[in-house]
Parts: sequence; structure tokens; C-alpha cells
Amino acid sequence: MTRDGGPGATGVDPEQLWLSAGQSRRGRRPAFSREAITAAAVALADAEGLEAVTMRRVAAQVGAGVMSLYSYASDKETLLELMVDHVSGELPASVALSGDWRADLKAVAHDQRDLMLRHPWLPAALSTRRSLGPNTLAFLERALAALRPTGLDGTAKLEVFAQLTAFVAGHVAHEVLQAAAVRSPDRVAAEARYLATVAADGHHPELAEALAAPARALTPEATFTRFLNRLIDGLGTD
Amino acid sequence: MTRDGGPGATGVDPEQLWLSAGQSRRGRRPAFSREAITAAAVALADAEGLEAVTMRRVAAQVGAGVMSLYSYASDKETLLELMVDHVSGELPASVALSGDWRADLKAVAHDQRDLMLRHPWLPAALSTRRSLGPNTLAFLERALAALRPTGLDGTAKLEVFAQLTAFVAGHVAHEVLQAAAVRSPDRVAAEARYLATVAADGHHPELAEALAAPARALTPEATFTRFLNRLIDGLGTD
DNA sequence: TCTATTCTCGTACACTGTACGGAAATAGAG
DNA sequence: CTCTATTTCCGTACAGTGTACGAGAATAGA
Repeated sequence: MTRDGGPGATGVDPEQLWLSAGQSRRGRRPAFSREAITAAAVALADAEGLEAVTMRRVAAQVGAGVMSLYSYASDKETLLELMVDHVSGELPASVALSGDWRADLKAVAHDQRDLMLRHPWLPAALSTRRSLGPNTLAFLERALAALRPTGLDGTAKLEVFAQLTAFVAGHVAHEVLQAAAVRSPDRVAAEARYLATVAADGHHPELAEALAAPARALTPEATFTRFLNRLIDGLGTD
Repeated sequence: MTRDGGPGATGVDPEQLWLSAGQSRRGRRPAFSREAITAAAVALADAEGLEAVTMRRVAAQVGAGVMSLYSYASDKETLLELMVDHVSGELPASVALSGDWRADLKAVAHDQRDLMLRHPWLPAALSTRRSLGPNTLAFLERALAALRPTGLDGTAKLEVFAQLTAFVAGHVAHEVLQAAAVRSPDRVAAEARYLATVAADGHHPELAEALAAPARALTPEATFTRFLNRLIDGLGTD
């Protein structure tokens, strides 16, 4: 059951998740690892989408019984949080900062976008959850460092980071949706027919004109960069 | 099973959904209506989140047998799409435009945000789906009209609208998450303790400083407006 | 060797979306 | 009117979900 930001969504206790005691010498030796299980779940999500990540399929992937997973993640929600932090480990946590905070912040955003394109389920996962795991925090640390020259106070810096992440996630979610749609030409054709019908009804003149106008094919990358630049260049001008 | 933007996500055929033939005189007379069913689903999502929207609960709410719903929406995915367009009907589709396209566009974004705050499940629902229903298209029509003075070509206008929507959805998703977290003080305390622990480990100096800095309490509304203004004021400057 | 601890995982249960098919209701044809 | 085609209603059933429970296996220290 996927969480969705509705009332009652509380998340997982970060203390218990990320600060759990280290290895215990007593008892049966673990046959698997949190790392391996998380990686399997991520691979599944990458290949077939978030909905393919079921406890049974993850267990099968890893060669474990289903209930064994619960020794490593007390919850499916916890597993999802682990997945988010796991892929965040791909983000470059330490990169030389240029001192030009706008440029540095743009680099941060591009890194985030690249990550989300590699893991298209990430925007959806983030829209309901926010990780406070070590990898996420390491990346946050870098972003805060990039923002140091702005002289913003702590709250403002955290806010900028949150907004930036939300912006990137929103953009990539749309980009991914677009890309998925394009991969099924029947759908595209059906949608085009439908929109043409709507445009022809006379009640949508602007839409009709917009659809009629020639489409300069702009890469998603270029679109992203333009909007990102607009957002960031505007920062600190008030 | 919620869709999630992973590979294979194709969506629903808009022709079949929105252009289905009108009333058919033959056969048993419908006891319910698409409208009522959709409204019940929306009410459920508003009150308890998207995960509470199950076919059984919607049917119960409406006084129908579960399988009767499938006469009105061939799919749960279809029902979700209906929900999105349903609430989009709350958006003011026709409002006098000022001619100042930046101001008009900001108004559009504020309308979207208000809608999403009223229906906190909407950002998550949109991150995986995009509606082409009549209400959505009516609002799009207004946004395109607002963009007319820019002289942008059709593709660019559509892109701006998509980006703006993504931006708003991203912001509100974060805002809602924050608000939900605040409603459970134990979680907030646990998180604060956890972050303090991390900040004290010496590896997160920027985070430590950011957390130590005093928090100017800024309303979410103000934060949204600031970032929105930055984004929109930057448009058309290149 | 005994015991406490830890991990493994088969079984079971409540819940999900929905395929199937029979019963009920209606409109038009004869 | 009857007959038939069509549509809606919905009980039942089934495969699939997350996970509670608890019995067994493995290990470390006493």
C-alpha cells in the first residue's frame, strides 16, 4: 500500500532507521544484507516501475523467503525509504565548489535530474516521502555549502534546497511521463486525434492555435536548463 | 495498484474516456452516475488520502455494489483520471485577464496551488498521470490565453504551462508533507533529535550551522509566492 | 552442553483490483 | 401484449498484496 501524502501520513522514525545499533555478535548470522535487498528492490523499480516492487518479488530476486526481508526492513515503507537513500548514494557528495553559488546550485540541480532520469520512479517516491538517510544528508551538506556565499540564514538555505528538489522532481516526473507516452505510438496517435477533436469544437481557440503552431523540437535537457536558469538567476534579487 | 511512471505506464485512452457516446436509450436505466461516484472517491481521498480510495469503499460510500462501479469507470486508473478532472472543475476557467501576462500567470499558479491544498492527494496523482478531461482543458485554455501576449509559439506555451504545473505540484507536495509531519509532534521531536545527532558527528558542519541559525517563521504562502515570482519574472528575459 | 539471542521462512489472514456470469430492468420490434 | 436486444447491477471467486505469528535453525557466550 503506497503512501500518498494524505492525512495520517507520518513516515518512519529516522532515529530507529538510521541510528540502529551496529552488529550484534549473538544469534544466527544474517544470510543477506540490507544493502543487497535494497539494491534488488532498486533494480526491480528501475526495470519495471515502483509497482513491481513487492515484498515477494524482492525476496525472490535476492533468494530469500518473503518474511526474511522483515529482519532488514521492518516495513515496506522503510524499504522504500532505504531505496531512496540508496540511489542518493550515486549523487556526487563532494565536488569542488566554484564559489559562484549560482553555478554550483545549477550543478546540484543537474545532478539531481540525472539521478532521477536514471531512476524514473524517484520523483513519485519523493512526492510522498523525504529521506534523511546518510547519502541524502551528504548531498544536502554539499548543497548547503554551495549556498554559503549567499549569506542566507539556515532556514532559508534549507528552503531553497527543498524548493529546488521539488522543482527538479516535478520537471522530471513530467519528462518521464512524456517519454513513456512516446514509447507507445498508438497512444500518441489516439491522444493527437482526441486533442484535434477538442480543438475543432470551437470552444478551445487557444489550444487549437497552440496545436497548429509548428513545434520547434527542443530537447528536454534544454528545456530543463532554461527553466532552471530562470529560477536560480532570480534568486537573491529581492 | 497505483501507477508510478515506470516503464510500461501508458495511461488511459482519452478518446474512449472523454468522447464516449452520450446516453443510450436501450437497456436498464443507470442507478448511479459517473459524477456521484467520482465525487465520492474525491471525498474519500480528501478525508483519508489516496490510499483510502478502494473500489469497495467508494462503492459503499455511494451505496452500490462493488462491481457496479465498473459500468461507470472501466478501471481504477480511469476512476483516478476522473477524480483529477473532477477537482479541476473547481479551477476558475474564465477570469478576466489583465493583459499583464506575468500577473495573469501568477494568478493561474495560485489557483493551482489553492486547488492542490484543498486536495492534498492531487500532486501525487498528477506525478504519474495527466488529465486531458474537459475541466483540465478549460483551465489550460485560460493559461494559454494568459500567455498570448508573450508571442511564444504553441509548443513553448504548452511547455511553460507544463513546467508551471510541475513546479506548483512539487511545491505543494513538499508543503503538504511538512504540514502532515507537524501534525504529529512525536515525529517532529524524533526527527529533531536525529538531526541534532547527525549534526553533532562533525561530518555535517553546514547542516549543523543551518540548524543552529534562527528560523524566521515564513508562511508557506510567502515562500511559494517568492519562488513563483522568481520563476515567472525570469521568463522571457532571454 | 546449555541457554539466550538472532535470523529464516511457511502458513495464514485481511485486503486489494477485477473477471465472470446470472439476474433484473428497460426500449424498441413484431 | 410478447419477444429480444441491450444495458446495468452485483454476488462470487481468484490471484495478488502487506505482514502477524510462531516454529525451527543457527550461532555466541556461559
